[in-house]
Amino acid sequence: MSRALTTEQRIKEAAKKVFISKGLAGARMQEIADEAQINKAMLHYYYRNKQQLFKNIFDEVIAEFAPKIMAILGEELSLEEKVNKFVGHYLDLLRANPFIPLFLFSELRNQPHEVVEKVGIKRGGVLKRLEKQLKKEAQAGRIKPITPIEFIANLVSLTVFPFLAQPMLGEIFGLKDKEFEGFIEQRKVTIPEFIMSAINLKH
Amino acid sequence: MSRALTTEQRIKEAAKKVFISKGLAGARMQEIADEAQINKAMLHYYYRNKQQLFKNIFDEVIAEFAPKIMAILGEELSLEEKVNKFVGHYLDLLRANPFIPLFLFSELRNQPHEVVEKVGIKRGGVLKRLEKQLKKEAQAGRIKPITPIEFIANLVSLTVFPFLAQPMLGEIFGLKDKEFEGFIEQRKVTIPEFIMSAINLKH
DNA sequence: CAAATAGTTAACCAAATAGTTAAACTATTT
DNA sequence: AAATAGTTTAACTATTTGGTTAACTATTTG
Repeated sequence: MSRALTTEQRIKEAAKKVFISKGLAGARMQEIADEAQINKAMLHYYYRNKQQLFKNIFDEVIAEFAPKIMAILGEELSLEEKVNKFVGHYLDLLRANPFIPLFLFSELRNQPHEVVEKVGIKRGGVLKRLEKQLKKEAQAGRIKPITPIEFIANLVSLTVFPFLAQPMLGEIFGLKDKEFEGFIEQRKVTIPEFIMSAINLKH
Repeated sequence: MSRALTTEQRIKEAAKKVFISKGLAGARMQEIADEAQINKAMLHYYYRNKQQLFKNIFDEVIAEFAPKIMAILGEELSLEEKVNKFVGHYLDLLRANPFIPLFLFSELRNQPHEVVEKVGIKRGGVLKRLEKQLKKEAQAGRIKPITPIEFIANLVSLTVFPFLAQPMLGEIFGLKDKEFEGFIEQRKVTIPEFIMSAINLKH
Protein backbone atom coordinates (compact mmCIF):
# COMPACT_ATOMS: atom_id res chain seq x y z
CA MET A 1 0.00 0.00 0.00
CA SER A 2 2.38 2.68 -1.18
CA ARG A 3 -0.17 5.24 -2.33
CA ALA A 4 -1.57 7.75 0.12
CA LEU A 5 -5.11 6.44 -0.18
CA THR A 6 -6.53 3.06 -1.06
CA THR A 7 -8.78 2.78 -4.07
CA GLU A 8 -11.78 2.22 -1.87
CA GLN A 9 -11.07 5.37 0.09
CA ARG A 10 -10.64 7.35 -3.11
CA ILE A 11 -13.96 6.02 -4.35
CA LYS A 12 -15.66 7.07 -1.15
CA GLU A 13 -14.19 10.55 -1.21
CA ALA A 14 -15.15 10.97 -4.84
CA ALA A 15 -18.64 9.59 -4.43
CA LYS A 16 -19.21 11.77 -1.40
CA LYS A 17 -18.17 14.85 -3.29
CA VAL A 18 -20.26 14.12 -6.37
CA PHE A 19 -23.36 12.85 -4.58
CA ILE A 20 -23.38 15.78 -2.21
CA SER A 21 -23.17 18.37 -4.94
CA LYS A 22 -25.44 16.65 -7.50
CA GLY A 23 -27.72 14.39 -5.52
CA LEU A 24 -28.50 10.76 -6.30
CA ALA A 25 -30.29 11.41 -9.58
CA GLY A 26 -27.84 14.03 -10.81
CA ALA A 27 -24.67 12.10 -10.04
CA ARG A 28 -22.99 10.08 -12.80
CA MET A 29 -21.00 6.94 -12.15
CA GLN A 30 -18.49 8.09 -14.77
CA GLU A 31 -18.00 11.38 -12.99
CA ILE A 32 -17.36 9.60 -9.72
CA ALA A 33 -14.87 7.33 -11.43
CA ASP A 34 -13.08 10.28 -13.03
CA GLU A 35 -13.00 12.10 -9.73
CA ALA A 36 -11.46 9.05 -8.09
CA GLN A 37 -9.09 8.62 -11.04
CA ILE A 38 -10.10 5.05 -11.65
CA ASN A 39 -11.97 2.96 -14.18
CA LYS A 40 -15.73 2.96 -13.96
CA ALA A 41 -15.77 -0.79 -13.49
CA MET A 42 -14.03 -0.37 -10.16
CA LEU A 43 -17.07 1.31 -8.70
CA HIS A 44 -19.05 -1.79 -9.44
CA TYR A 45 -16.29 -3.98 -8.12
CA TYR A 46 -16.32 -2.28 -4.72
CA TYR A 47 -20.01 -1.39 -4.59
CA ARG A 48 -22.32 -3.51 -6.63
CA ASN A 49 -24.35 -0.63 -8.04
CA LYS A 50 -25.19 3.04 -7.78
CA GLN A 51 -27.84 2.53 -5.13
CA GLN A 52 -25.51 0.70 -2.79
CA LEU A 53 -22.73 3.18 -3.30
CA PHE A 54 -25.12 5.97 -2.50
CA LYS A 55 -26.53 4.22 0.52
CA ASN A 56 -23.04 3.77 1.89
CA ILE A 57 -22.16 7.41 1.49
CA PHE A 58 -25.49 8.60 2.82
CA ASP A 59 -25.33 6.43 5.92
CA GLU A 60 -21.79 7.57 6.58
CA VAL A 61 -22.72 11.22 6.28
CA ILE A 62 -25.64 10.84 8.64
CA ALA A 63 -23.58 8.88 11.13
CA GLU A 64 -21.01 11.65 11.04
CA PHE A 65 -23.51 14.41 11.67
CA ALA A 66 -26.54 13.43 13.63
CA PRO A 67 -25.34 11.86 16.85
CA LYS A 68 -22.83 14.37 18.20
CA ILE A 69 -25.21 17.18 17.50
CA MET A 70 -28.43 15.94 19.02
CA ALA A 71 -26.61 14.63 22.05
CA ILE A 72 -25.90 18.18 23.18
CA LEU A 73 -29.59 18.85 23.69
CA GLY A 74 -29.75 16.00 26.18
CA GLU A 75 -26.70 16.93 28.24
CA GLU A 76 -26.79 18.23 31.80
CA LEU A 77 -26.31 21.89 31.00
CA SER A 78 -28.16 25.12 31.56
CA LEU A 79 -30.32 26.25 28.67
CA GLU A 80 -27.91 29.01 27.83
CA GLU A 81 -24.96 26.64 27.84
CA LYS A 82 -26.86 24.21 25.66
CA VAL A 83 -27.74 26.82 23.10
CA ASN A 84 -24.19 28.13 23.05
CA LYS A 85 -22.64 24.71 22.67
CA PHE A 86 -25.14 23.55 20.09
CA VAL A 87 -24.75 26.61 17.89
CA GLY A 88 -20.97 26.68 18.20
CA HIS A 89 -20.46 23.01 17.44
CA TYR A 90 -23.00 22.87 14.67
CA LEU A 91 -21.72 25.97 12.92
CA ASP A 92 -18.18 24.60 12.95
CA LEU A 93 -19.36 21.32 11.51
CA LEU A 94 -21.37 23.06 8.81
CA ARG A 95 -18.65 25.49 7.91
CA ALA A 96 -16.45 22.51 7.12
CA ASN A 97 -19.28 20.80 5.21
CA PRO A 98 -21.53 23.50 3.84
CA PHE A 99 -23.31 21.33 1.27
CA ILE A 100 -24.46 18.66 3.67
CA PRO A 101 -27.77 20.23 4.74
CA LEU A 102 -29.16 20.57 1.24
CA PHE A 103 -28.00 17.07 0.45
CA LEU A 104 -29.67 15.64 3.52
CA PHE A 105 -32.94 17.49 3.14
CA SER A 106 -33.16 16.58 -0.52
CA GLU A 107 -32.77 12.89 0.11
CA LEU A 108 -34.87 13.11 3.24
CA ARG A 109 -37.91 13.64 1.05
CA ASN A 110 -37.44 10.24 -0.54
CA GLN A 111 -37.23 8.23 2.65
CA PRO A 112 -38.13 10.20 5.76
CA HIS A 113 -38.66 7.20 7.95
CA GLU A 114 -35.32 5.57 7.22
CA VAL A 115 -33.44 8.80 7.73
CA VAL A 116 -34.97 9.45 11.12
CA GLU A 117 -34.26 5.85 12.07
CA LYS A 118 -30.62 6.36 11.20
CA VAL A 119 -30.42 9.73 12.88
CA GLY A 120 -31.64 7.90 15.92
CA ILE A 121 -33.71 10.57 17.59
CA LYS A 122 -36.31 8.72 19.53
CA ARG A 123 -39.21 10.69 20.86
CA GLY A 124 -38.18 9.70 24.34
CA GLY A 125 -34.76 10.37 25.81
CA VAL A 126 -33.29 13.65 24.70
CA LEU A 127 -36.63 15.22 23.89
CA LYS A 128 -38.28 14.32 27.17
CA ARG A 129 -35.36 15.71 29.12
CA LEU A 130 -35.38 18.96 27.18
CA GLU A 131 -39.13 19.29 27.65
CA LYS A 132 -38.72 18.95 31.41
CA GLN A 133 -35.99 21.55 31.46
CA LEU A 134 -38.08 24.05 29.48
CA LYS A 135 -41.07 23.49 31.74
CA LYS A 136 -38.97 23.90 34.86
CA GLU A 137 -37.43 27.14 33.66
CA ALA A 138 -40.80 28.50 32.64
CA GLN A 139 -42.43 27.62 35.96
CA ALA A 140 -39.56 29.26 37.80
CA GLY A 141 -40.35 32.39 35.81
CA ARG A 142 -36.95 32.51 34.17
CA ILE A 143 -38.13 32.02 30.58
CA LYS A 144 -41.34 32.33 28.64
CA PRO A 145 -43.15 29.05 28.04
CA ILE A 146 -42.10 27.37 24.81
CA THR A 147 -42.75 23.90 23.47
CA PRO A 148 -39.71 21.73 22.75
CA ILE A 149 -40.70 21.45 19.10
CA GLU A 150 -40.69 25.23 18.72
CA PHE A 151 -37.49 25.54 20.67
CA ILE A 152 -35.67 23.00 18.53
CA ALA A 153 -37.21 24.27 15.30
CA ASN A 154 -36.01 27.79 16.06
CA LEU A 155 -32.58 26.68 17.17
CA VAL A 156 -31.94 24.50 14.15
CA SER A 157 -33.52 26.97 11.73
CA LEU A 158 -31.28 29.82 12.77
CA THR A 159 -28.19 27.64 12.70
CA VAL A 160 -28.66 25.66 9.51
CA PHE A 161 -30.58 27.93 7.19
CA PRO A 162 -27.77 30.28 6.13
CA PHE A 163 -25.91 27.36 4.61
CA LEU A 164 -28.88 26.49 2.46
CA ALA A 165 -29.24 30.07 1.35
CA GLN A 166 -25.52 30.69 1.06
CA PRO A 167 -25.43 31.36 -2.68
CA MET A 168 -28.30 33.78 -2.34
CA LEU A 169 -26.85 35.59 0.65
CA GLY A 170 -23.62 35.76 -1.26
CA GLU A 171 -25.26 37.39 -4.25
CA ILE A 172 -27.63 39.70 -2.41
CA PHE A 173 -25.27 40.99 0.24
CA GLY A 174 -22.16 40.63 -1.84
CA LEU A 175 -20.55 38.19 0.55
CA LYS A 176 -17.48 36.42 -0.79
CA ASP A 177 -16.50 33.08 0.73
CA LYS A 178 -14.18 34.77 3.21
CA GLU A 179 -16.87 37.18 4.34
CA PHE A 180 -19.42 34.43 4.63
CA GLU A 181 -17.04 32.71 7.03
CA GLY A 182 -16.94 35.92 9.04
CA PHE A 183 -20.70 36.10 9.02
CA ILE A 184 -20.93 32.55 10.35
CA GLU A 185 -18.32 33.22 12.99
CA GLN A 186 -20.31 36.23 14.10
CA ARG A 187 -23.46 34.13 14.35
CA LYS A 188 -21.84 31.91 16.96
CA VAL A 189 -22.43 34.90 19.20
CA THR A 190 -25.53 36.52 17.77
CA ILE A 191 -27.72 33.40 17.47
CA PRO A 192 -27.46 32.45 21.16
CA GLU A 193 -28.00 36.11 22.11
CA PHE A 194 -31.03 36.26 19.85
CA ILE A 195 -32.54 33.06 21.20
CA MET A 196 -31.89 33.82 24.86
CA SER A 197 -33.27 37.32 24.45
CA ALA A 198 -36.34 35.93 22.79
CA ILE A 199 -37.22 33.51 25.57
CA ASN A 200 -35.77 35.30 28.57
CA LEU A 201 -38.05 37.08 30.99
CA LYS A 202 -35.43 39.15 32.80
CA HIS A 203 -32.82 41.36 31.16
CA MET B 1 -61.60 25.34 -26.56
CA SER B 2 -64.06 23.03 -24.87
CA ARG B 3 -61.73 21.37 -22.37
CA ALA B 4 -61.09 22.95 -19.04
CA LEU B 5 -57.40 23.46 -19.67
CA THR B 6 -55.36 23.88 -22.82
CA THR B 7 -52.63 21.39 -23.59
CA GLU B 8 -49.97 23.96 -22.84
CA GLN B 9 -51.48 24.66 -19.43
CA ARG B 10 -51.68 20.97 -18.65
CA ILE B 11 -48.04 20.58 -19.61
CA LYS B 12 -47.06 23.40 -17.33
CA GLU B 13 -49.04 22.04 -14.38
CA ALA B 14 -47.57 18.60 -14.90
CA ALA B 15 -44.01 19.82 -15.38
CA LYS B 16 -44.28 21.99 -12.31
CA LYS B 17 -45.45 19.11 -10.21
CA VAL B 18 -42.78 16.69 -11.42
CA PHE B 19 -39.86 19.12 -11.45
CA ILE B 20 -40.68 20.40 -7.99
CA SER B 21 -40.81 16.96 -6.45
CA LYS B 22 -37.91 15.37 -8.39
CA GLY B 23 -35.70 18.23 -9.48
CA LEU B 24 -34.27 18.77 -12.93
CA ALA B 25 -32.06 15.69 -12.96
CA GLY B 26 -34.63 13.41 -11.38
CA ALA B 27 -37.56 14.39 -13.57
CA ARG B 28 -38.44 12.29 -16.63
CA MET B 29 -40.04 13.71 -19.74
CA GLN B 30 -42.22 10.61 -19.98
CA GLU B 31 -43.47 11.13 -16.44
CA ILE B 32 -44.38 14.71 -17.22
CA ALA B 33 -46.18 13.60 -20.36
CA ASP B 34 -48.11 10.94 -18.46
CA GLU B 35 -49.01 13.42 -15.76
CA ALA B 36 -50.32 15.80 -18.40
CA GLN B 37 -52.06 12.92 -20.17
CA ILE B 38 -50.45 13.68 -23.49
CA ASN B 39 -47.93 12.22 -25.86
CA LYS B 40 -44.28 12.80 -25.06
CA ALA B 41 -43.78 14.50 -28.41
CA MET B 42 -46.07 17.28 -27.32
CA LEU B 43 -43.60 18.37 -24.71
CA HIS B 44 -41.09 18.92 -27.47
CA TYR B 45 -43.65 20.61 -29.63
CA TYR B 46 -44.43 23.23 -27.00
CA TYR B 47 -40.97 23.42 -25.39
CA ARG B 48 -38.09 22.40 -27.56
CA ASN B 49 -36.31 20.37 -24.89
CA LYS B 50 -36.09 19.50 -21.23
CA GLN B 51 -33.87 22.45 -20.40
CA GLN B 52 -36.24 24.99 -21.86
CA LEU B 53 -39.26 23.41 -20.24
CA PHE B 54 -37.47 23.50 -16.93
CA LYS B 55 -36.34 27.08 -17.36
CA ASN B 56 -39.92 28.12 -18.05
CA ILE B 57 -41.25 26.46 -14.94
CA PHE B 58 -38.41 27.68 -12.79
CA ASP B 59 -38.79 31.28 -13.90
CA GLU B 60 -42.51 31.12 -13.33
CA VAL B 61 -42.12 29.74 -9.83
CA ILE B 62 -39.62 32.42 -8.92
CA ALA B 63 -41.78 35.15 -10.39
CA GLU B 64 -44.67 33.85 -8.34
CA PHE B 65 -42.78 33.83 -5.08
CA ALA B 66 -40.04 36.35 -4.84
CA PRO B 67 -41.61 39.74 -5.58
CA LYS B 68 -44.65 39.84 -3.31
CA ILE B 69 -42.60 38.59 -0.45
CA MET B 70 -39.59 40.86 -0.57
CA ALA B 71 -41.76 43.86 -1.23
CA ILE B 72 -43.15 43.68 2.29
CA LEU B 73 -39.74 44.43 3.76
CA GLY B 74 -39.67 47.69 1.86
CA GLU B 75 -43.13 48.93 2.76
CA GLU B 76 -43.88 51.84 5.04
CA LEU B 77 -44.70 49.85 8.13
CA SER B 78 -43.43 49.60 11.68
CA LEU B 79 -40.95 46.80 12.30
CA GLU B 80 -43.52 44.79 14.19
CA GLU B 81 -46.08 45.17 11.43
CA LYS B 82 -43.49 44.18 8.84
CA VAL B 83 -42.52 41.05 10.72
CA ASN B 84 -46.14 40.10 11.26
CA LYS B 85 -47.11 40.65 7.66
CA PHE B 86 -44.03 38.95 6.28
CA VAL B 87 -44.42 35.84 8.41
CA GLY B 88 -48.17 35.62 7.86
CA HIS B 89 -48.03 36.01 4.11
CA TYR B 90 -45.02 33.80 3.63
CA LEU B 91 -46.38 30.98 5.78
CA ASP B 92 -49.65 30.99 3.84
CA LEU B 93 -47.79 30.87 0.57
CA LEU B 94 -45.55 28.04 1.75
CA ARG B 95 -48.38 26.06 3.24
CA ALA B 96 -49.97 26.00 -0.19
CA ASN B 97 -46.63 25.13 -1.84
CA PRO B 98 -44.57 23.26 0.71
CA PHE B 99 -42.07 21.79 -1.74
CA ILE B 100 -41.02 25.05 -3.32
CA PRO B 101 -38.22 25.95 -0.90
CA LEU B 102 -36.27 22.74 -1.37
CA PHE B 103 -36.78 23.00 -5.10
CA LEU B 104 -35.51 26.57 -5.21
CA PHE B 105 -32.52 26.03 -2.97
CA SER B 106 -31.51 22.91 -4.87
CA GLU B 107 -31.51 24.64 -8.22
CA LEU B 108 -30.07 27.80 -6.70
CA ARG B 109 -26.78 25.96 -6.26
CA ASN B 110 -26.47 25.50 -10.00
CA GLN B 111 -26.95 29.11 -10.98
CA PRO B 112 -26.91 31.51 -8.04
CA HIS B 113 -26.35 34.60 -10.10
CA GLU B 114 -29.24 34.04 -12.48
CA VAL B 115 -31.62 33.25 -9.66
CA VAL B 116 -30.85 36.40 -7.76
CA GLU B 117 -31.19 38.36 -10.98
CA LYS B 118 -34.64 36.92 -11.44
CA VAL B 119 -35.62 37.40 -7.82
CA GLY B 120 -34.70 41.00 -8.42
CA ILE B 121 -33.41 41.96 -5.03
CA LYS B 122 -30.96 44.70 -5.70
CA ARG B 123 -28.68 45.72 -2.88
CA GLY B 124 -30.22 49.14 -2.96
CA GLY B 125 -33.93 49.79 -2.62
CA VAL B 126 -35.62 47.54 -0.14
CA LEU B 127 -32.44 46.71 1.72
CA LYS B 128 -31.32 50.29 2.15
CA ARG B 129 -34.69 51.28 3.49
CA LEU B 130 -34.78 48.42 5.97
CA GLU B 131 -31.27 49.26 7.11
CA LYS B 132 -32.30 52.85 7.82
CA GLN B 133 -35.32 51.68 9.77
CA LEU B 134 -33.28 49.30 11.91
CA LYS B 135 -30.70 52.01 12.62
CA LYS B 136 -33.36 54.52 13.53
CA GLU B 137 -35.09 52.13 15.92
CA ALA B 138 -31.81 51.20 17.53
CA GLN B 139 -30.71 54.80 17.98
CA ALA B 140 -34.08 55.61 19.53
CA GLY B 141 -33.36 52.84 22.02
CA ARG B 142 -36.38 50.82 21.01
CA ILE B 143 -34.50 47.77 19.72
CA LYS B 144 -31.06 46.26 20.04
CA PRO B 145 -28.76 47.02 17.14
CA ILE B 146 -28.94 44.39 14.41
CA THR B 147 -27.57 44.34 10.88
CA PRO B 148 -30.10 43.96 8.08
CA ILE B 149 -28.43 40.77 6.90
CA GLU B 150 -28.88 39.18 10.32
CA PHE B 151 -32.41 40.49 10.60
CA ILE B 152 -33.43 39.06 7.25
CA ALA B 153 -31.50 35.83 7.77
CA ASN B 154 -33.29 35.24 11.06
CA LEU B 155 -36.69 36.17 9.71
CA VAL B 156 -36.45 33.96 6.67
CA SER B 157 -34.79 31.12 8.55
CA LEU B 158 -37.55 30.86 11.10
CA THR B 159 -40.26 31.10 8.47
CA VAL B 160 -38.95 28.79 5.77
CA PHE B 161 -36.96 26.15 7.57
CA PRO B 162 -39.82 24.03 8.93
CA PHE B 163 -40.93 23.29 5.39
CA LEU B 164 -37.52 21.94 4.49
CA ALA B 165 -37.45 19.81 7.59
CA GLN B 166 -41.12 18.83 7.41
CA PRO B 167 -40.61 15.10 6.91
CA MET B 168 -38.17 15.03 9.80
CA LEU B 169 -40.40 17.04 12.11
CA GLY B 170 -43.19 14.74 11.10
CA GLU B 171 -41.25 11.65 12.07
CA ILE B 172 -39.59 12.96 15.20
CA PHE B 173 -42.57 14.70 16.75
CA GLY B 174 -45.16 12.44 15.21
CA LEU B 175 -46.85 15.26 13.35
CA LYS B 176 -49.33 14.16 10.71
CA ASP B 177 -50.14 16.54 7.86
CA LYS B 178 -53.08 18.01 9.75
CA GLU B 179 -50.99 18.65 12.85
CA PHE B 180 -48.20 20.16 10.83
CA GLU B 181 -50.73 22.64 9.48
CA GLY B 182 -51.64 23.48 13.05
CA PHE B 183 -47.99 23.90 13.92
CA ILE B 184 -47.54 26.33 11.03
CA GLU B 185 -50.67 28.24 11.96
CA GLN B 186 -49.33 28.57 15.48
CA ARG B 187 -46.05 29.91 14.16
CA LYS B 188 -47.81 32.85 12.57
CA VAL B 189 -48.05 34.07 16.14
CA THR B 190 -44.97 32.62 17.80
CA ILE B 191 -42.37 33.64 15.20
CA PRO B 192 -43.20 37.37 15.37
CA GLU B 193 -43.33 37.16 19.16
CA PHE B 194 -39.99 35.39 19.18
CA ILE B 195 -38.33 37.90 16.87
CA MET B 196 -39.75 41.00 18.55
CA SER B 197 -38.80 39.69 21.97
CA ALA B 198 -35.33 38.97 20.74
CA ILE B 199 -34.65 42.47 19.47
CA ASN B 200 -36.88 44.51 21.77
CA LEU B 201 -35.35 46.53 24.57
CA LYS B 202 -38.51 47.19 26.48
CA HIS B 203 -41.06 44.62 27.61
C1' DC C 1 8.70 -20.01 -7.22
C1' DA C 2 4.10 -21.05 -8.82
C1' DA C 3 -0.52 -21.16 -8.11
C1' DA C 4 -4.23 -18.73 -6.37
C1' DT C 5 -6.35 -14.56 -5.27
C1' DA C 6 -7.27 -9.74 -5.49
C1' DG C 7 -7.26 -5.58 -8.14
C1' DT C 8 -7.62 -3.14 -12.55
C1' DT C 9 -8.64 -2.03 -17.36
C1' DA C 10 -10.79 -1.41 -21.99
C1' DA C 11 -14.36 -2.82 -24.64
C1' DC C 12 -18.91 -3.97 -24.84
C1' DC C 13 -24.06 -4.39 -23.89
C1' DA C 14 -28.74 -3.34 -22.77
C1' DA C 15 -31.96 -0.39 -20.75
C1' DA C 16 -33.53 4.07 -20.16
C1' DT C 17 -34.33 8.36 -21.88
C1' DA C 18 -34.19 12.65 -24.68
C1' DG C 19 -35.31 14.10 -28.96
C1' DT C 20 -37.16 13.67 -34.19
C1' DT C 21 -40.12 12.74 -38.11
C1' DA C 22 -43.88 12.14 -41.00
C1' DA C 23 -48.40 11.45 -41.40
C1' DA C 24 -53.09 12.14 -39.73
C1' DC C 25 -56.30 14.90 -37.68
C1' DT C 26 -58.64 19.45 -36.37
C1' DA C 27 -59.61 24.17 -36.42
C1' DT C 28 -59.39 28.41 -38.94
C1' DT C 29 -59.19 31.32 -42.89
C1' DT C 30 -60.31 32.57 -47.56
C1' DA D 1 -65.27 23.71 -49.76
C1' DA D 2 -60.60 24.33 -50.60
C1' DA D 3 -56.57 25.84 -48.65
C1' DT D 4 -53.88 26.79 -44.84
C1' DA D 5 -52.18 26.77 -40.30
C1' DG D 6 -52.06 24.53 -36.01
C1' DT D 7 -52.24 20.28 -33.13
C1' DT D 8 -51.69 15.44 -31.99
C1' DT D 9 -50.09 10.74 -32.47
C1' DA D 10 -47.28 6.59 -33.27
C1' DA D 11 -43.13 5.05 -34.64
C1' DC D 12 -38.51 5.84 -34.90
C1' DT D 13 -33.53 7.45 -33.90
C1' DA D 14 -29.70 9.03 -31.15
C1' DT D 15 -27.55 9.45 -26.92
C1' DT D 16 -26.68 8.78 -22.34
C1' DT D 17 -25.77 5.84 -18.75
C1' DG D 18 -25.66 1.96 -15.46
C1' DG D 19 -23.88 -2.28 -15.53
C1' DT D 20 -21.13 -6.59 -17.38
C1' DT D 21 -17.40 -9.37 -19.36
C1' DA D 22 -13.05 -11.09 -20.41
C1' DA D 23 -8.44 -10.30 -20.49
C1' DC D 24 -4.58 -8.50 -18.03
C1' DT D 25 -1.55 -7.16 -13.91
C1' DA D 26 -0.15 -7.01 -9.25
C1' DT D 27 -0.13 -9.19 -4.89
C1' DT D 28 -0.50 -12.74 -1.62
C1' DT D 29 0.32 -17.33 -0.03
C1' DG D 30 1.31 -22.34 0.21
